[in-house]
Amino acid sequence: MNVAPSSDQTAPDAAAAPDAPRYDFRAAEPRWQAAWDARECFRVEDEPTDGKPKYYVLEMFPYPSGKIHMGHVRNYTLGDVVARYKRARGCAVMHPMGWDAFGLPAENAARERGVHPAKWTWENIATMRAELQRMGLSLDWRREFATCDPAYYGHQQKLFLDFLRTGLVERQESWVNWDPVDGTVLANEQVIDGRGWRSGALVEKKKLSQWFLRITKFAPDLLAALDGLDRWPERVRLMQANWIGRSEGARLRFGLTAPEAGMDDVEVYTTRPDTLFGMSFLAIAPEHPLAAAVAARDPAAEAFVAECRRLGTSEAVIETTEKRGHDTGLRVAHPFIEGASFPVWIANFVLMEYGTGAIFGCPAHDQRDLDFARKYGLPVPPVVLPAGQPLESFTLGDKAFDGVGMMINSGFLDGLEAPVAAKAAAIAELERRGVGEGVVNWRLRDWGVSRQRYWGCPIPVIHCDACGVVAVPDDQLPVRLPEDVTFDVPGNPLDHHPSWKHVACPSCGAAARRETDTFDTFVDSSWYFARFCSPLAEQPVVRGAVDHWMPVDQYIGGIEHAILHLLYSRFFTRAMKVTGHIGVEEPFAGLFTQGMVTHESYRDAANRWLYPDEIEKRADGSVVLRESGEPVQVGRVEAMSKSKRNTVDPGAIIARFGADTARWFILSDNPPERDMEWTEAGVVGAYRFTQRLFRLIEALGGVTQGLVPDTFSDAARKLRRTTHRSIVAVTEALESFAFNVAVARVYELANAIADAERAPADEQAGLAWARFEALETAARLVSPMMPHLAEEMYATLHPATERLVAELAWPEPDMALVVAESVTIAVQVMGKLRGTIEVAPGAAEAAVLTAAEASVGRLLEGKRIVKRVYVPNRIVNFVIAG
RNA sequence: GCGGACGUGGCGAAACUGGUAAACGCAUCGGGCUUAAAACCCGACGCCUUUCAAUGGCUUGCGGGUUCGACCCCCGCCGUCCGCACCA
Repeated sequence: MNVAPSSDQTAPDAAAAPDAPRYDFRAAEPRWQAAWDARECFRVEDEPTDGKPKYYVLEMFPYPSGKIHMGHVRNYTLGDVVARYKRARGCAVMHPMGWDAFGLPAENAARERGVHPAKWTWENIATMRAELQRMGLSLDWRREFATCDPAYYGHQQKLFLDFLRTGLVERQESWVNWDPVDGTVLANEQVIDGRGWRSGALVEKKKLSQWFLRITKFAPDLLAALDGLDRWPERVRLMQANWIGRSEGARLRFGLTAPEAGMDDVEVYTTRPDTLFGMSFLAIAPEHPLAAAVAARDPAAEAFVAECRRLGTSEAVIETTEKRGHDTGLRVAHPFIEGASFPVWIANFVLMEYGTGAIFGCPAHDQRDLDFARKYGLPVPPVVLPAGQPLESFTLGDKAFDGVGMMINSGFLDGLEAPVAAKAAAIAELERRGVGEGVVNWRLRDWGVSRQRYWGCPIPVIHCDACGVVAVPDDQLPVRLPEDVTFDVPGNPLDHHPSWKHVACPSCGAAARRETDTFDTFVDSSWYFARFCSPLAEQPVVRGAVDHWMPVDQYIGGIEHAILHLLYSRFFTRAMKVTGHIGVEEPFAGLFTQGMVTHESYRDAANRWLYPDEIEKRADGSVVLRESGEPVQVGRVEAMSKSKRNTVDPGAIIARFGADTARWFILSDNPPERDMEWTEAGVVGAYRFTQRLFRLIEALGGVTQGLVPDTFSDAARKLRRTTHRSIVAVTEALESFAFNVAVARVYELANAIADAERAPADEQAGLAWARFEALETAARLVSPMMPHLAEEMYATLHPATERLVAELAWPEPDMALVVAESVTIAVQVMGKLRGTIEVAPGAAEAAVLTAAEASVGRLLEGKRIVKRVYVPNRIVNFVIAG
C-alpha cells in the first residue's frame, strides 16, 4: 500500500528533483494514446488491398453492466498482446470492440430503480468505453457497435427471416419456469430453491409455444468438424462433443397390458438394449403424455406430477434432487420374455427432453436406476457378469456395474460380451420382431430463442388469425422496440404496450398482432464477429468483407462460454452459409479460454463482507479495518463477485498505477488459461518494474546509438547474447500464449542490463552500445504488453525519431549471437545426478563420455559399466553393475 | 447426478519431444545508501540431517507401475474448481 505512487511524484518540486527521474504514466499514457489515434495505427479497411496477411483478433465483447471488471482487463489485455504482436509481425490486424447490450440486468435495473433499460445501457456503454480507452488497447474504434442499436438488430431480424424461409426455424412447444405471482418466465438463475427470486412464489413448469432454431439439423456436422478445430483447447472440443452427445442405441415400444387414454404402448430410447433382460420397471417423465393421462384420473399421480413441476427446468437441479417416483399401476409387457410384465412409474429424474421421455429401468447396470430401485424395493436382476469374475461371488451392493462383461440370465443373449456384441444382437432381435430398431440419438436439442422480455431484439413476425404466422416484410425492418414502456406491472412490457403489437397483417391487411417475444441474447452474440467486418453496411454482412476477414484467427474469452455461445456461433455461421451470407462454416479458427480473476475475501466480526478498500494489512501480518482498526477475518481466495465484495475496480487501479502496470501484472503472474489471484503486492511489484525499466534507460545518460563498435568486452558480448536470446525466448513465449514466461524473460533481460551497468572499467569496450541495443530491444519486446512505456522508452532512446513502436516491425534475433559458447551436461550414475561437465556444443560423443566418466570416477571404481546413455548436449547416464 | 479441468518451495510459477526440478517474480532475512524512513542498490532463500560443510539424503497431492532416467506416460485413490440449455 505504502509504496503506491505517492502524490509527491507529480508534485512540481519532486519532478524537479534531479535524483528522482520517474516515468510519469499520468502524462505519458494519454499522450501516446493520442499519438496512436492521430496516426490511425489500428485502422483497417473492410476490404483491404494492401496485400498484407490478414489477422482477426477478437475478444468476447462485454455486456455493459456498469463498469469494467478485472475479467475484462484480463481478457482485453490478452487480446491486445496478440493484436500488437501480430501487427509487428507484418499482419493487417483487425481488432474491433462492441457491446453485447441486450439482457436481463437492464430490465432488472428498470424494475428496481425505475431507469429505462436503454438509458441505463447507453450510459454504461459510455462509462465502459472510456475505461477501455484508458487501457490503451489497439482497437479500431470505428467498428464499434451495440447490439441494442436497431442498426444492428434490424440486420439480425433479416437473418432470422432468411433462416425462416430456409427451413431453419420452427415453432415448438417447450417448458419454462413460470412465476405465478410475477406472471413472468424465470431464468434458471432466478429460481432459488424452487422459488422465484423476487416474488418468493413456488415456481412451476409451464408449456409455451416458442421459436426454435434448428441446430439439431447440424448436429452431425457440428460434431465431426470439431476434429478440424486444431487451435481450440482440447477440453472445449470434448465438452462440445459431450454436449452434442451422439449415442447409438435402440428405440423400442413396450406394449401396455391395458390401454390408457387411447395409448397402447410406451416408446423408450436406450443405449443399453443388451440389458433388457435385467429390466425391473419402466419410468416416464412427469411431462410425458401418459403421465398426464394417469394424473387426470388419479389424484395421487396428479399431486406427484405437480410436485415435479415445481422442480423447474434446470437439469442440474433435476439430476441432483433425490430420486422419487409414483407407481401408476399400469404395466408393460417385456418384448423378449413371454408373459412377463413390469410396472410403469412416473419418475422425477427422467427427462422429457432426452430420447423419448421414457426409460426402462435396469438397476443392476445403471446407477440412477439402482438408486431408484433400492428406494422403492424393486428387484435388481443382474444380467452382465464382470469380466473375470466367477458367477458365485458376484453380488450387487450400492454400485451398479456398467463395465465390460458376459451376458447371463438373458436368454438368447447369454454368453455374449456386453455391451458391444450383446447390444448388436439385441437390436437385431428387436428389429426382427418389429418392436424396435437401432437408432442414433443426439443429446443436443433445438435452440429455443423466444424470450418473454422487453430488452431484446424483437422477433420480426406477425400473427394473423387468417394467415397464421407472417414474416415482417424486409422493407419494414427493423422492427423497433417501442421506447414508451412501463415496468410497474409484472410480465412482458411489450405485451402490455397499448399500441405496439397491434398491426395490420402484411399479407391480408386484417387486424393482426406482432410477436411480443424477443430473441435470446445468445442470438445477438452468434454473428457479431461477422458484422464487425463491415459494421456500417446496409445489409447484415458484405461478402467481400466477411470473405476477407473471416474466420476469426484468434478468439479469446472465458471458459464459461465453452459450450453454449461457441456452439451457437458455430451453428449460426453454418446457417448463414446456407442462406448465402458467408462462405465459411467455422467462425473461430483459434480459441483461447482464459481463467478467472480471483481475490481474497474479507469479513468483519459480524460476518459481513468487506471491500478490499476497507481493510488494511499491517506490517506485523495482521489484517484490520482501516477506519476502526478492528480485526478482519481473511477468507478464501475466490472468483471476484459483487456479493462477496472481493472486487477490485480496474478504473481505480489504472488511475493509481497506470494502464501498463495493470496490464503487466495481469500477464505476469500465471499462465492465462489458469485462474489468477489479484493482489496488491503484485500490482505494486509491476509498478516498480515500470519505473525500473525507465531508470535503466536514464542510467545510459543520453547515449545515442553510434556505429557498431569494432570490439566488445566479455561483459558486452554476454549482454548481447542475453539480448538476442531474449528476442528468441519472448517471441516463442508470445507465440504459445505463455505471457507469464515472456514477462520472466524480460525480467532476465533487465537484470542483465543492470549487471552490465556495474561492469568494471576494463570491460567497457562496446558496452554502452550493447546496453543501448539491449534497452531498445527491451522496449520493443515489452511493447505488446506495456505499449505506453515502450513508446516512452523508445522516444527517450531516439529523441529525434518520428516513429512509433506501434509501427515498428518485431525485432529479429542475430542467431550467431544466440548460440551457446558451451553447454553443461548432467552426468548421472544409475539415473541420479552425480556431477556436471562443460563441453563445446556438439562435442564428439567419445570425448564427452570420457570427460563424464572422469568426472564421476570415484563412483565407478570397482564397478562394471553395463550401459552408457548419451543424449547430446543434455545428459550422460552410466548404468553399472557389481 | 452427468460432463470437463486442475494439484510443483511460505506464495504465484518455470521446466523443449521422457533427460540437471524450482528459471522469473512476490514475501522474508542480511548488508549498502540515509540524520531517519521510504524508494533504490547488493546478497541469501525447497525440505531434512549436521558444530560447520557437501561431492549427503529427501522432494512435483497420495499409492502403485513402465523406463537407464518420470512433474511429464499407464492404473487406482484424495482434494479443489467450472458447465448443465432463460445469466452473460
